[in-house]
Amino acid sequence: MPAPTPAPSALPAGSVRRRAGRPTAAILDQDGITTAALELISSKGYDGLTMAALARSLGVAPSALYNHVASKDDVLLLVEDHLAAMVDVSAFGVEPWDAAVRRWAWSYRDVFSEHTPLIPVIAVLPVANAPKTLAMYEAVTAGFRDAGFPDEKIISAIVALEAFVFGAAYDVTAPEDIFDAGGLAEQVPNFTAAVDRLALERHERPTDIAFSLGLEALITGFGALRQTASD
Amino acid sequence: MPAPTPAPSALPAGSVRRRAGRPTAAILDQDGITTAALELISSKGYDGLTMAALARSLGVAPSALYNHVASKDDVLLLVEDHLAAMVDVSAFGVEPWDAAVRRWAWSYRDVFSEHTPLIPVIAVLPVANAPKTLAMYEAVTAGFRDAGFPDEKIISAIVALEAFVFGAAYDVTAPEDIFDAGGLAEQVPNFTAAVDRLALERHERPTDIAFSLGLEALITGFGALRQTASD
DNA sequence: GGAGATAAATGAATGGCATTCATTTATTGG
DNA sequence: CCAATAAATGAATGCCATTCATTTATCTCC
Repeated sequence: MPAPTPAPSALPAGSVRRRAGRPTAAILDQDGITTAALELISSKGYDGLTMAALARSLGVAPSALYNHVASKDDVLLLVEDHLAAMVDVSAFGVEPWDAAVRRWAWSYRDVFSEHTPLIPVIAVLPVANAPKTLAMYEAVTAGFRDAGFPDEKIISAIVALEAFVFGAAYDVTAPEDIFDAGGLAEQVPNFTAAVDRLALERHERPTDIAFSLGLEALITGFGALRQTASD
Repeated sequence: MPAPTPAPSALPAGSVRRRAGRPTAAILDQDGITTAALELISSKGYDGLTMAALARSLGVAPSALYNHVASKDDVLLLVEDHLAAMVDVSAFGVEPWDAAVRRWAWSYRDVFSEHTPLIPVIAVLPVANAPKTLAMYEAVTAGFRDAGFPDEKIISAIVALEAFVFGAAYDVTAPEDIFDAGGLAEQVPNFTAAVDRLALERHERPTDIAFSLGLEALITGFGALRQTASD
């Protein structure tokens, strides 16, 4: 299956409708579908990502998509894997372990905070179906090994960090006043006091403060698992 | 609006169809909707929770639901708030802070690992609309205060813990072989080695090991924020 | 006690959704 | 060269949340 050359007319402004039957040059492939999906998401959000809209943006009938993906979830998987490649793992093997984890985790959170609807998909996704995601895990695992972590603890540590990252990605999208108790404030005095105190100190976004707090605790805690101090 | 007395016949096996118009005794209320939703979820899962199925199980037309909830998301919110009341906060103020956090976090994760489709709803949900959720926060906040945490750090610490809990709840639902790299194993040797080593030691579920690892790191790290050592 | 407002139900309708299938046409492999 | 396969169309399916007009009962206020 040769990469389809960008057909001269997949969706020309005033196009004649394509007649039924296999076209001379293939119009669709997984890369094109992924790109179109990402554009659609960024312009219309995940609500706007429908198979019909996707087909429309590719100049194709909806049913044509099913020659290249098995389902809409399959499209989400393609998008997820594309995003995994954007997560910054470049510090592993270059910077000290703690700095590398810090870079990775912040970048991971930032990438997926714009794509939280993918999280239920990723969290349960067998890595065998997502090569770029797998490559990310490989880089992180290698970084942990080089830093002296015993093999049997590495996956657990990564899973824990990832859990924190996914949860934090949701937090980024939460409305600012999520903790406003409204009329019930008097019934929850301790909570209200704490929320009020948080609201005072505001050079950083609260979501970033919480993320930093948790991440540093995890890095410190996990750092103690190393067998050598070699960086 | 008086609590509707359990009508003698909301859904009698061989019932005559109710005629249009307001019935003498109200059939629906939010509590009943919540209970029916929970039953439906536990029997058919979240895919089976549709407004039509919910109405059916309540012996009512789908449109009747909309006299009591604004939308399906509103139903999810009711379910979420019900579950929040099942999270164990009883150790706060009784046991030492670290033990209380441990109990709370494990219980929180266990409750929501069976209800991950709610996580996107909770994570972004203004607490003002969820009184039982708010009560949970109040108990946790009070526990942190009593343990000597400065007010301005409490919310951040709770948010971080919660992020970890939500992410970990997803992890519980992941398939066992999620990390099987399949045919790509040779391309990711470090990752494969670490996964293989993890697979060896198996008295506990891997998801529990990871959760414990992360939670203990967070507890230790956050414990250092306290201003006094009083428990 | 009566009237008007409000509450709670039905039933029909809407528009959108993912997905499937029969069909058509082109390419590929033996 | 022919059979199998791949890639498109277009029609159809069944489900979904939600809305609306309508009906009937209850509640509130004068």
